[in-house]
Amino acid sequence: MPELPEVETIRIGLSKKVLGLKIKDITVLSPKSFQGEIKDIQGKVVRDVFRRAKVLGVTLESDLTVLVHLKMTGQLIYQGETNLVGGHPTKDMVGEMPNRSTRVVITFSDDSKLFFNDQRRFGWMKVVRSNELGIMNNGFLNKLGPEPLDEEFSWQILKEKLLRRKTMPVKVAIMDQEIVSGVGNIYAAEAVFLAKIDPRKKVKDLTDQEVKRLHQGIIKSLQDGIRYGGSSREHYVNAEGQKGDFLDYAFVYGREGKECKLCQTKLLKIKQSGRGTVFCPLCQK
DNA sequence: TGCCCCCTGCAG
DNA sequence: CTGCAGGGGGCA
Repeated sequence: MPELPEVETIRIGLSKKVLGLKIKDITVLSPKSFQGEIKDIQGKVVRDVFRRAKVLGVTLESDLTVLVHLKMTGQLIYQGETNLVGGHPTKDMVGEMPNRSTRVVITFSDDSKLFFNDQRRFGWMKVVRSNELGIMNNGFLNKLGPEPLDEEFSWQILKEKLLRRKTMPVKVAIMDQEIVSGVGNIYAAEAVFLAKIDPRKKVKDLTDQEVKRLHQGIIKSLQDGIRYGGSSREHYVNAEGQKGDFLDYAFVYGREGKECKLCQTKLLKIKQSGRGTVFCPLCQK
């Protein structure tokens, strides 16, 4: 899925489009992808769009929130008059929608639409009461680790969280949403590269200096991800259907077999917890 | 803490 | 055909 930078980019884009719009109707094309009562949110006005970790929340009036998790292949694409040039989609937009991956369509009272596409159907939308957010999903939302781009996220907090995962390889550990939230496979690989740490190194073997570098690496990689509009390996597009450019600037992700941008050594790819990890055997110790 | 699984489609 | 893909829940 989209990781923190992609979800944040969607949040920013959606905020500019849907605040104040009233939901007219909802079409659920894949029951698995939508949990909740459609009629509960019909006629409700959108008040806010927020993000926690990789979860997006659309706050409606009357104490209702629509939570969205895009998992691996989810897309949230808004189409209204402002997205069209001369009545035709701009060149960056995905094709006609709904398409074969469209799972839910929300139509607003001005007839603009929000499409939830998700090829693999891992993602979901669910309607919850806003005042129950903290206790949803067995406490999923409040079990999440700190937001890495918040002021309060310090290297000491990262160290404290990491200590609970003694033998876990560092790159796997920072993808654990209870340690730090929002980091996924792309930015985890980039963060350990920036920190010059071998992704296989066990958490308990990290020095304070390494934790400090890791802390900075996480923040830097996520900020760059947002700056370049996210990573579009395959599916990710922003709320207007446009791809992100971060992978053009990535040091390691997707670059196995190519030269390290810093030392020209050939980058290696290994598997950790079932996920691919690319790293530089010379820069990362 | 590690493995299997959810599901779909693409590249090799 | 096999393996792989921005995630993470459930289970031993």
